[in-house]
Amino acid sequence: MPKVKQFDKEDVLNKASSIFQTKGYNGTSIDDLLQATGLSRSSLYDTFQDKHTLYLESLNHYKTKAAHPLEALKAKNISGLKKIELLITGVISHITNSPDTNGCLMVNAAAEMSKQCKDTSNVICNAKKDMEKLLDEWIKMGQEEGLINLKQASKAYSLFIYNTICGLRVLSQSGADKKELENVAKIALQTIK
Amino acid sequence: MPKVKQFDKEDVLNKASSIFQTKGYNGTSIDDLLQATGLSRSSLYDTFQDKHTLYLESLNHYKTKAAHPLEALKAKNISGLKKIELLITGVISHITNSPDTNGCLMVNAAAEMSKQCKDTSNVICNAKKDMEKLLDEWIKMGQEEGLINLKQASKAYSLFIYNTICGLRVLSQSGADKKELENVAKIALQTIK
DNA sequence: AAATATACGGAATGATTATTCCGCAAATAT
DNA sequence: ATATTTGCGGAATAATCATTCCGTATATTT
Repeated sequence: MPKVKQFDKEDVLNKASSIFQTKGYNGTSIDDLLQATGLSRSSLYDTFQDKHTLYLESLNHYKTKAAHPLEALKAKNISGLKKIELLITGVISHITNSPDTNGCLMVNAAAEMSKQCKDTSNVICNAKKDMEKLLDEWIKMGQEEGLINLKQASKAYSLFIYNTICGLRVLSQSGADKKELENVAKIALQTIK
Repeated sequence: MPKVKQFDKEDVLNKASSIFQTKGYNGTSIDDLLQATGLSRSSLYDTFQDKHTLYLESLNHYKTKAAHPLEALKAKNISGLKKIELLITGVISHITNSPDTNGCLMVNAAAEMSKQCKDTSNVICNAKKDMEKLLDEWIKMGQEEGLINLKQASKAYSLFIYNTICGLRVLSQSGADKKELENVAKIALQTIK
């Protein structure tokens, strides 16, 4: 009976994530969101409740979307070390290929909102946990294959790699160029080899 | 002839930096600033022009203030490696000793404003350059002393350490506890030894 | 002590904010 | 074809925003 929605929710969330990433939560107005998504004011409120809810949905969507290439990496029949190398080079090329993009929504959300919004900090904490778990798998794999050293426990290395990636995001927002990012990545990888 | 200002500008900038750090630029209102600094509206505008100018002054003040312990470290008669170790443990204890504080103003500004405000990104870039320069000195020193390895050029290591520190800031905002931060720091330091 | 330059309290302004609501358009089900 | 359920354009609302301005209080200089 009803008229069907004339927009694709996933597409809207992609676009919403994108402005939130560029302008932050408090820097993004409803009008910004309407313009970027093409939605009408009514549709936005009917579909997403309010700005805060849309923000949380955007964060979760971003997290899910970011997980896709990780799933692809997971499925690939390569060493644990290679998976990590590809992950990091992927991060760097993502940063440098889209220079107008503003870092990583998750990192930006952590910086802007983690102490102000419990819901946001929960999403961020979960993203950290999930990523660490995945990295831990790959590092264990790499250690069993003899490609990653055993000087540190896999858990410690996974946190170290996660820290390096978070750093790369901030570093690029602080004016670092591709070569600099690659240098950092190289050293971090040398550390675990 | 004039009535003298009834507030200490440095004290005001300390308090302003603190709210900007907690709530971000766009999340901080003039009323927030008035309440936190105790200034009157007129005094704030007379002294600091407008919110944007006050923000930039707060960033610069924060940078200067953060430089003080670095100067102290610089003056200490200890190895380059030890200086770096103390710097990092200082960062970690600063993070964990003030749990209600929101990371680092410079990192937060990079995440929130770097792509939106040229003035802000300049301050951030300069902070990065200054820090790298200092780290480079200490690493060179450590390499000459034989306490830091020569596998990488000092410039590469200084960027790596800077990246690690930026990461620690984000990591703490993502829910990492002290032990986790210390683990990351330990691995980063192992890397350069 | 008087003159004056400045600090500052508080009201006023106008833009922008998020959100609600109304009414019409449109698509499906009978 | 008609009824009905929903989408959505746009006006309206009320709160909050940054900023300006005026008048009074006050401290210093002569």
